[in-house]
Amino acid sequence: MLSLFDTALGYVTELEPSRPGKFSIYVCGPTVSGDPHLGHGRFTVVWDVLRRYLTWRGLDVRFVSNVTDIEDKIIVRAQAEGLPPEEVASRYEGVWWQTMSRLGVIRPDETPHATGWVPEMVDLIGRLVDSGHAYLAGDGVYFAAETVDDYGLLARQPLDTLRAGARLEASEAASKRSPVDFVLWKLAKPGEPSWPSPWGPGRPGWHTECVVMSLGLLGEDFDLHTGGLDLSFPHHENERAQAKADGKRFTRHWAHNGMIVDEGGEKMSKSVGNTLSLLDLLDAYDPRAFRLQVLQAHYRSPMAVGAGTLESTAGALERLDVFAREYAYAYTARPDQDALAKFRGFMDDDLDTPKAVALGFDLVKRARSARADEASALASAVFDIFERALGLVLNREARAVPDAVLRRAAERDEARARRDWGAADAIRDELKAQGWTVEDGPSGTTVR
RNA sequence: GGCGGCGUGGCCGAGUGGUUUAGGCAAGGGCCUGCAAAGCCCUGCACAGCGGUUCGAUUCCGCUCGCCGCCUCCA
Repeated sequence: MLSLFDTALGYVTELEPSRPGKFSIYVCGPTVSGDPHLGHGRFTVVWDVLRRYLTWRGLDVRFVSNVTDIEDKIIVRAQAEGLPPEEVASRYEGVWWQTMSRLGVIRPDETPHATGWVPEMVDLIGRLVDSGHAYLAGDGVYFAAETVDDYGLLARQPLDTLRAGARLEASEAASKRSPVDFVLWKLAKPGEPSWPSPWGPGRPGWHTECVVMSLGLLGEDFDLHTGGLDLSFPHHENERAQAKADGKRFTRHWAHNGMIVDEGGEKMSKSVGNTLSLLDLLDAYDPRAFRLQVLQAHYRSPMAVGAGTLESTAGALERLDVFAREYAYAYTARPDQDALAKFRGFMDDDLDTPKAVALGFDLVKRARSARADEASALASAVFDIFERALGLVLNREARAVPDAVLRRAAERDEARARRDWGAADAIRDELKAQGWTVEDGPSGTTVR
């Protein structure tokens, strides 16, 4: 079975599913208050790869990822644009799924929305208040972090040092009993969207939705909860605290992906304002190059993305595409089993996609110089690994070539038959200027 | 201040106590080609610095320097 670095444990551990043959994953999804940035692109691809790989390995995977469609940033944007918050949320959710589809990220089995689970959240908050884990203060209901004995587990810091380091928003300072406490229910100010609750109309705090939705859809003791590393604290810590205070067995394992950093090595974050739009990047490069780039870095490492790195990755992708076209016939052949076993070994060891990709390139090279039967087994393994397990779909078919171009190619063949190299080269230059790569093969001129 | 991570050849980016190399991109040489393209073969005395452990360290330990993350919204 697959091993992953478990953030709660601090080391790589084997993931034993709670139910044999099945695997349940909850991924913290986006707040739909703007266009997706590179960090969103990475986390979705990373966990999409995990999902695909586990499925490829024969597990029945249930994959849930939420959409936070009510949150302060959405309200701010809605007010700025003079629109209802739900309109802003639905607009950016549309952009989100469109982007995911360009990235080749499979849609989750379930995509719960925070606004669809408010009554359940109110119930949970009520139980936490009743049991003394939460309290009503001036502007909302707060969770008392001190009431959970191992609070700080995911932060990997004891509670008192978290308390010492905590900074407070001025508005919260008056309400919180302790700086580490966090809001469960925000009472609505005039003009803000709200839902009814025993404490007055308001909206849920961010940390509650994932508790209710993950347990509600996957049940207690689900297998894996993931997200970006920056969510481990406070978001996941706070989710865990609530579940624990509510007497629930929460996720069995936690895993987090590394951050995207800019060219200076600094994390892209909203407050710094150095996030890059994923949409711009996908417009400028083949979206598969981004996926390949994500695969070539280990999921827990910080990853730098820039024009230079994507240019280079696009070149590597081209190499794979050329191979895929030449060996398309092998797509349905029986894949080389040794290669797949090796692949499985890399992936099972903390999702080592960089090694898996290196193996893929190695198989390409080996297939090219192997005997025909071996070559198709190796090529088939390449397809199996990249396409079916890692979700990097190769272009097995050449792009459509217009008749006019084909005609010129035929004329070039005639010229070459006449050994009229001047004319042949002129045609090649002409087609090249139109963006075609001209190659001479056994069957004459080909263009791509 | 507390907790943690990283520093690899022109670039991106894996990995390991010692026989032979990650991989990709770029570069150089060769084969193939009418010339190319694609492909194949070959080429880079890389592991921040200083000590220590060891028969032997890039890999383990310590220190120094540098960079970064979390403790605050964030994927």
